[in-house]
Amino acid sequence: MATGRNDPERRERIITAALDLIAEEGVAGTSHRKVAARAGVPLGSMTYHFGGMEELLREAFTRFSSGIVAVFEEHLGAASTADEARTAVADLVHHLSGGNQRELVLTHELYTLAAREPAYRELTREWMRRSRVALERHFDPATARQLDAMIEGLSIHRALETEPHDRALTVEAIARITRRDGEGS
Amino acid sequence: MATGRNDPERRERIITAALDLIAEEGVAGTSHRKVAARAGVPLGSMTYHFGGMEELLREAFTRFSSGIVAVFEEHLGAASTADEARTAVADLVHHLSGGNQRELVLTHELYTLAAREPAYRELTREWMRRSRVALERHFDPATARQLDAMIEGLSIHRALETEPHDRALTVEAIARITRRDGEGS
DNA sequence: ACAAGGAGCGTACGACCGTACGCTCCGAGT
DNA sequence: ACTCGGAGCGTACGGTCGTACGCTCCTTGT
Repeated sequence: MATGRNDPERRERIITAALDLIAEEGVAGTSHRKVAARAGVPLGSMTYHFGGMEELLREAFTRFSSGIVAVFEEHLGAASTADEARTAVADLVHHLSGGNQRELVLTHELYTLAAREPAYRELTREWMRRSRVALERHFDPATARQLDAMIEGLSIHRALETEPHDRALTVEAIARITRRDGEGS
Repeated sequence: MATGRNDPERRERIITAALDLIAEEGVAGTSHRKVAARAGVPLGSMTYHFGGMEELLREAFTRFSSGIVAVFEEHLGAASTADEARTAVADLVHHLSGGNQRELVLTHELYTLAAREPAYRELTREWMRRSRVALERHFDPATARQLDAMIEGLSIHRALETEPHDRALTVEAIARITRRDGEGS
């Protein structure tokens, strides 16, 4: 009944290394060996700590999506009025679509997996669910849903554009989605 | 100077097979051998017709994105008023996020590649550019840009949701983005 | 002090990969 | 009729992959 010595640290390091590698080379280019090398652990550790490649990927993306959602909730949680929430949303869009290659790439990798495999779709659903809950603190459910989609679309398009649209356009789109009928600009 | 006998057919079949395979198993699970088997061509054909895996992928996604944009332009081209355009956009969103697993998966695979490699980003940029041009026949540039992003977000979220939102929500989001200040519902 | 058992790893195996390369054989030029 | 060049393919090579499995050595209980 020996208890493992440095279990948690090892596992965490492996997951971090996996995410870094996926961000750089994609799920397609990720292998046990490369992850092990990057994490500085022996190859044997891979199959010891994780049931297989799939389990490693699932854990890695679980941690990734949790982290993203946490940032989202944190930003939105700090807002106490609808207007502050709108500003927070704009910040989020520009944060996600900024120079930050890593998060962008990982998000797409996750969506790609989710599009094909139900196990990963569960992750994205939880992500969306929590985003919407956070938005519903400031907006009605239908608006929250539309705004969540708008955030997604703006982030993706902005990240892929040659010359990213400026903040004014983001702010205007958010305003249009969230303003009530009859409110002028 | 023998002229090739059945060149074009072969190449096309290979590209089609590659797209089908990518849709099913992902770029990660795609190999020359599997594509060849599915296309019913010998393995040697792969390196003969294409300079390598990368060239095959690039051609496959070029054809895919062209096809998607064509559908987009066609739907929108048929609209002659802004209201018809709004309806066409709603149709598009529900078409893209419908049961159609194939297009959804391929789109995400392409975005994933685009997020990492400039060569593929060129494809998505051209896609976005043409979409916006099509939208600008009915809306001003800023609105077109926002609407394009909205379409993206709505399609993605709708496809990933457990119970996809109904058409009313899509229509409302489109209305909010495209209505002018002061227009009530 | 000693036994023992499990945490953790080194290594080897079989499968699959991309690609290079030499052969075949058909069509055209004479 | 005969040559010949290139389109097109079969095959084999070197490399990488995931994973199973047996060994080591530390920790704990006595």
